[in-house]
Order: sequence, then C-alpha cells, then structure tokens
Amino acid sequence: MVTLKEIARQCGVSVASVSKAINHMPGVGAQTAQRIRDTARALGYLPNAAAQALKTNRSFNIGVLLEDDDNHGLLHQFFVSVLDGFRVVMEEQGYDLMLMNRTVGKRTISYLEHCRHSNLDGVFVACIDFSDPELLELANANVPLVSIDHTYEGHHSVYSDNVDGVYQAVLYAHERGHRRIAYISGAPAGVTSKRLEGYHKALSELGIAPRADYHVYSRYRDIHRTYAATQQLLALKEPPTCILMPDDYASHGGQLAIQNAGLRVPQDISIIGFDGLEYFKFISPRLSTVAQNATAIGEQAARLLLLAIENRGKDIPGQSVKLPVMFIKGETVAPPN
Amino acid sequence: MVTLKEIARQCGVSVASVSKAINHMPGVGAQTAQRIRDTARALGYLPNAAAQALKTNRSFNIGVLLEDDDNHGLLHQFFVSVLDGFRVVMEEQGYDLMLMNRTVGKRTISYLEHCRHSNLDGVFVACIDFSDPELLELANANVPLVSIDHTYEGHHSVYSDNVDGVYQAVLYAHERGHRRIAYISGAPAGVTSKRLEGYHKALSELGIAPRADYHVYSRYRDIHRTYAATQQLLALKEPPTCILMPDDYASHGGQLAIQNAGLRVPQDISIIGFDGLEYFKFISPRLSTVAQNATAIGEQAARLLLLAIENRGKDIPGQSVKLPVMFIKGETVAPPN
DNA sequence: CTGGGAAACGAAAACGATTAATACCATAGA
DNA sequence: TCTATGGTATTAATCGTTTTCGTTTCCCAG
Repeated sequence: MVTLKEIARQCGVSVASVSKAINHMPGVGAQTAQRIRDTARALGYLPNAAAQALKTNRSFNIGVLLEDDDNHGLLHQFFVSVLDGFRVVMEEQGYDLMLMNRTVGKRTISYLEHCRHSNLDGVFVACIDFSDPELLELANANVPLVSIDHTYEGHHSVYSDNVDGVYQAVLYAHERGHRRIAYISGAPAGVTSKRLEGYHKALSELGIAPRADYHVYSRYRDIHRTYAATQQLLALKEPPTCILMPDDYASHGGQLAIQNAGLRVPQDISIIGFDGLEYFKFISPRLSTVAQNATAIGEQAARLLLLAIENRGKDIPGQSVKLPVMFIKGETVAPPN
Repeated sequence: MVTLKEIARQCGVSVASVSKAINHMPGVGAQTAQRIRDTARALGYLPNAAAQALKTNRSFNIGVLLEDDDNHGLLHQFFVSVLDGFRVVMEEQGYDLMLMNRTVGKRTISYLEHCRHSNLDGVFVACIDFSDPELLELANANVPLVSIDHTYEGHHSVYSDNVDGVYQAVLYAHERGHRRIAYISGAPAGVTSKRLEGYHKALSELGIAPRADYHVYSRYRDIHRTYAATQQLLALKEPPTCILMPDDYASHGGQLAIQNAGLRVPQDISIIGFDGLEYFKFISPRLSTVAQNATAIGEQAARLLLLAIENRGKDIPGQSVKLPVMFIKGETVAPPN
C-alpha cells in the first residue's frame, strides 16, 4: 500500500509536506507541490479512509435507515426510488452510503451507537416507524439528519404535498361524477393526517358531508389489510362508488377484493392510488394515482443533509421542504353507474 | 467520546489491558477483566471503527455493486430482493453494507481503488455489466468477492438453475398444447446462454425443430426493446403461439405489443416470464413465470463471501452454487386457438 | 551588510486502537 | 535459598493521516 511516507521518501521531503501538497494546502512551494502530486499519481496513491476518519472525525459515510415493520425497507419501491435520487447527489459530493443495521461485532447496538461507532457524517431516515425510541434518541443527539415524511425537531425534512395530492384526487373523482368517495388511509401516523386533511378539505369545498363509515384504516403497503378494508366498504348498505387507496401497492388488495366481490374496476368501482410507482404504468387498467416525485424527494433530502453536515454544530433551524405531486388520470376512475 | 484510555484511567490499568479485556484476549486476570468490562459498559464505550480498521486492516464493511446500464440497480426489483437476503445474513455477522460508487472526495476512482480506499473486506457484485474492465481489475485483485449470475475466475458465485428454468417453461407450454414457442432472450451475455440452452434442450427433447426466427434478442428489464421484439414475432408469417419473455418486468413490453396488435393474453398469445417478482402475483392475469428464489440467492452469496473473507490469502478454489427455480403456472398460458 | 519578515519545509504530537515484547511477582520445585 | 515457571500487567511501537508549531531559508528594505 502506497502511503504518504513512501511518497515523502521518494520525493525527499517530509510527510507533512506531502499531506499539504496533496490536499492543496498552503505551506509548500508550488513546484515542490507539483512534484509531490506527480509522484503520488505515479505511484497510485490513495488516502486511507480509516486513517483520515480517525484523524479528522469525518468519514464521508452516510447512514441509511430504510426499514419498515418487516425490516424490508429495501423492497419498498417508492422509498428505493427516493434512495436512488438521494444516492446520486450524495455520490457527486464524494459520500458513500451505508445501510445501517443494529449489529456490530455480533452485538446488537442502537442506531445512535452505530452512528458513533462508524463515525457517520449524517443519517438519512425514511420508511420507518418514526416513533421508535431509538430514532428519537438519534434525533436528539446532534447527528446531522434528514427525514422523509416526518419532521424531527431541529432537523431538516422533505415531504410531498400530501394535502394537495388527496385533494386533487377527490376533486377528480367528483369531476367524473362521484359523490360517494371513500378513503382507506394508512396507519394514523406520519403523513396520514395530511392526506386526511386533503380528503376533508376537498369534500367540504364540494359540499359533500363526510361520512364516518367512508373512512377506514389499513396500513401503507399492506395488501391484506387493504383487501379487508375494501371488503368492509363494499359491504356497506350504501357502498362508495370510488375508493382512495392507501398507496399504489396496497391497492392490489383493493382490486382483489373488488374482483372477488364480482365487481369490475372501474366500471363498477373506481379506485385511486398514491405514489405513482413505475410499474403501474404498464398494467391495465392503468391506475389513477397521485404521483410523488420520488427522485426529486431523494435529491432534495441529499441537499438538505449536505447543508446540515456543512453547518454541523452551528444551531441552524431545521427546514421542511414540500414538493409538489402530480395527479395521474389513469384508467381506474370511470363515471359511477 | 469514551476511549480505551478513559476506561484505563478509571480502572487504574493500562490501555493494553483494557483492550485485551474487552476483546476477551488472554493476558489479563479474570476479575480485572470483569471490572474493566463493567466500567466499559457503564461508560457506554464503543470501539472506534476507524481506529480499528486502521490498525487491523479489517473494516467489517462490504461493498455492494448493484448497477445496470442506467446506473439504476437499486430499482431492479429482483436484485434488490437478492440484496435484501444478502444483507440479513451479513448483518448477523456484524458487517455493514456500503453502496459503492466511483466518486471519492469529488474525484472519480475505480472500483478497486474504492475498495482499497475504504478498506472493504469484500465485495458483492450483481446486476452489472460483468465485462466492465474495472470489474475485471477488481476480480483480479485479491479482494474477496462473490457474484450473482456470473463467475469470476477464482471467486465464488451463485446462480439460479437457468437451464432448468427455461426448460420447465417450455415443457409446460408444450403440455398446454403449444408447438410454436418463441424466445425473446436478454442480451447475449451472462445467464442468457444457459437459458437458451434450456430452451433448445426442451425443444430437442420434444422433437420440435428450433426455428431461427423464433429466437430474437431484447435486453433484460427493457420494456421498449421487448415491445419491439414481440412486434417482430407477431409480424411473422407464422407467428408463435407462446412467447418466453426475457424477464417478468420486460414482459410488460410484450403484453403491450400484444394488446396493441389487438390480441389478448392468454387467449390469443401465451406468455411466460422469468424472475417471479412479487407484484405480479397481484395483477391479472397472473403471469406464468419461472420464479427465482431471490432471498436464498442473496443468503447463499453472503455465506460464500463470509467464507472467502475467512480464507482470505489462502488459495481456496472458487465455488459456484446453483439454486433451484420454481415454475409458476399462473394464468398467461392457455391452449393455442 | 544587517535585520526583519514571509514563505517553505520539517519534527512531532496527536487520533484510538492492537499487539509484540518485556517487566513484575508470586509460587513451586530443587 | 535459589531458580524456574506461569500468569498479570505494562511499555512501547505501530497503523496512515492531519495539523500545530518551530526552524530554516531567502529576499529585500534600510
């Protein structure tokens, strides 16, 4: 392994000068610096990340917390897309992404411990139970952090405009003639309240009285629960003609329930998703849905995290960025019969 | 930050003893060791990963190379599932996963350089252009490495039984009455030859003469090219009655082409995918496909990589593990009309 | 020619851990 | 009583960088 010492030897200068030359720091003559850099390049010198991290307390590593209840955050397509956007920006700035776990040397540790252990420069939090005490601990430590769909006091965060998303969806359903519009929401946490707000806002503007029996809970990305919730709605004396699903993926459960009830989408029941997952563009009927700009969310999160890292220590107020959504008409909303 | 030195001070022993006690090494008395470990725990001591890595040349970090041509490996569902299986096993052993990129400190570097820079203990290679010179360079260095769907000389690898997968698919199509069975394969590299082998093996056993015009190339996961390839097949004077698609995702393109030709799946044309992506279970008609056991592949890869890390330096021959696939009947194969 | 100051360079101390070599000190055997 | 033995503990070197601070060199003004 080529080290500073080796370069120093070959150039007949001190290790200190080599370090300065390579990092373009003042304190070393221009031509000497050039000579040093040339031989460094010639020898294929690469700084040792561990040594640098040890000395500078900067690892250029970002921790990624991407888990859901089933510990399968990687399989959640929306968040993987977000992560991909995040990754691109971070990589441009020379950061590496680390999938955080809770095992270090075969012992289970907390997220915060992992952070300290690995000298992480920052943490990206998405698709997780935000009220996890370990996460709160992490957020209360002074680790630069950015989160999606949730704000931690004093940290940056990125959201889609959830209110507007559901609002637009309801408006569209109404425009197509629907009056009995139900909402199967995700668990009562995180973005759910915002989405519900959009739902009620639209109903109220349209002069439709909200019905308690038209709002039932499922879970995000939960096909089984959404299946059951849809059944419940269909069993009502006066069933809805249009159902807003928790998200695109969960809507598979809804569609299944509708099919199994002998009904068709959208002729008998209209449905609307949320997320705008790519593959839904290719299955027919194309899902009407509220598309989030996953890539943009990830990129924005990255920029915010870079900012937080930059200003580490200084007491910068956390900012929350809201990104627009786009309603996609699709083919699963038809006039009620 | 609490360090060994701090613990040593509090216990009135030397740093060396603390290190030994914490790592359960001989050379320190049982009761002293216990006392040291107790105060370490009390102080919330965590070893500094950078210092350890610097001293021991072991980072407990694994590099993950998950990219396709579009630099979007994370979005490839099959490989993300593989990665998830891989991750679970690795985490159990206390390893962290790092998404490898080619930017370090704003300068672009090669995979191998990144490896050295970050002291990676091993590398996981999947979903990538295996002939990339940088990858070859990496494989020729003595970095422990495991790959999916491709074998690098001297390294471990994991495959699905690709021959058998396509073989079974063709057999099933034949059993349902098909005789004109076409194959749209992925690019002529990697697993493609094995899959083609299965295709030809089945045809030959069934006494069906292979037709050159029934085998066309597309790309894996490429909806557009698969759309075009399907069109090409449908335009034949004697079009096939059943088409094997490069993979599940690409099959969307095939379905679209079939629809746009005014035909129906499976009444007019039968199709079969490859991969067994989860979400296809929920769209109707349910895709007939060859399911790979993604999780098992990832787990197996992890075990092999651990083995390679264990035996680093020793000249262990690379082993290649083949995992069984399962044909899923689905609903997209019907008797030809 | 000298004194002063800036620029170039080097020595050395960290960062936090691991580990070989060594010192210490009982106890046991001769 | 002296020496070997074995277990505990410490000393010190080291991993590869960064960074402070002191020293040297050199140039130019006085």
